[in-house]
Amino acid sequence: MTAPSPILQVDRPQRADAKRNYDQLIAAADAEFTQKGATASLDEIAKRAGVGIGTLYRHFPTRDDLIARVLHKSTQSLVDRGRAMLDKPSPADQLAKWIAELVVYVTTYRGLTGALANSYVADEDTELCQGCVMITETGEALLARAQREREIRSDAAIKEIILSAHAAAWIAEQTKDPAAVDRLLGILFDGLRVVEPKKKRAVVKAKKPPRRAARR
Amino acid sequence: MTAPSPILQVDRPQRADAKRNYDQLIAAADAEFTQKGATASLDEIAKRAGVGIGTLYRHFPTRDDLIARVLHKSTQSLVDRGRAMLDKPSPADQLAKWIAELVVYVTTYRGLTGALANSYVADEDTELCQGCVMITETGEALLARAQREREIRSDAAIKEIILSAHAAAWIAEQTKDPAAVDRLLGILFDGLRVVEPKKKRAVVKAKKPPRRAARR
DNA sequence: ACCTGAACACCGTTCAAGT
DNA sequence: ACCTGAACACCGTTCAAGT
Repeated sequence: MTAPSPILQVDRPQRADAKRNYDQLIAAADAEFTQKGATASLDEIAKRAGVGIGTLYRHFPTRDDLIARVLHKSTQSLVDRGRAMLDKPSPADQLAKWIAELVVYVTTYRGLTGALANSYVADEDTELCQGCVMITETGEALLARAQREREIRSDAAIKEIILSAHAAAWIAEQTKDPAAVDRLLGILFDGLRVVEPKKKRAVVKAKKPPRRAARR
Repeated sequence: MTAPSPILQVDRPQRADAKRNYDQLIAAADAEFTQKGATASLDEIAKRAGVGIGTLYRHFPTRDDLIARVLHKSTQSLVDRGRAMLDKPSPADQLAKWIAELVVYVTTYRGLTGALANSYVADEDTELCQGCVMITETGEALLARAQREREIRSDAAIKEIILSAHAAAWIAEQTKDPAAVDRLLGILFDGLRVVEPKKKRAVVKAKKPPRRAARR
């Protein structure tokens, strides 16, 4: 399942001046997003890039497109690191660690969580969605392994976990309290981990015995 | 701790026409928020109320003020119901039930979670903050009781729990999936409940007898 | 006291005109 | 092919002028 890495296709413009504008727009957007957050003025971005506003719209029809391209490398990196974790021991810890990295990712710019969570569910054919799909698949692989090893509750779904991470990041943003993320993720994973190898929290008849249970 | 009920003071205008405008603005805002969400155009609200935009600003200097007044009854009701729950059995269940009602409250209008979570942390002297403080105190009382009865982890903080509820509501909004709230709150409370009365989940050398729980 | 709405500043988006 | 920026539509906020 560990496919070759660069999957996100980016079709760049051909003409030299167009390509230059394109690159400058991305650089300007990155700077502007960093300063003003993900809702920074597009006009300002165009100005900073030394380009007409129409050119911005030509290259990036929607704000999400621009965000997606600016995040492109980070997205790829996050996915790659997640895949690498599939080979490391302690599946549940790896998942938790990757989720923590996901939180850093969605916190790159202020207000980014909103844009990402929106596109996460939009299911349209946007650039941003493409990234979300890859991230979801990576998380799914990590989760499935942790569930196979009986470390994470079998009824947990990757979508919920990822959205919870978004939520934790969103809260940290709103409250300006960076430590909130850790506390919230801590609670989340306390809820997700399998506590007892045999007994479940509710009355559940024991089916197959777990093959290699971490004896507390 | 169960204080007499109406605490939120609302100073209404005196003159007859002013009072009429005030009431019409609230009614218009309620309608408009319901239709367009909490970021509805203030201009539109003034128009619907048959009032100049300046009048709206006179009565409600900020959008949050308007929101607070529109929510006023619901806020009071939520607080009252929470206080009533203090006398009912099963503290943890009562807390969970109240949190579920909190989620309904913060979902009254689309986009409301953002406004509320912001003011939740703003700590300014706005109307909206006043409501948040009351809600926080109510939740605190419910949580303290559940902790006293050893039903909820002693290291849980009301702020995190309430913000998690906000987050769950926010996610349900973003994903347009109402069922997400229940699943997320389910995970949250699984993480919050005390699993074992004596033994804790992690390996912790018993220094003092376990009055306070260790994290992780 | 209170209301009105024109005026200002800002933003997103489109599109005719240019090279 | 691609770029430009004026033009349009919209929104929030203020304030001089009115009653």
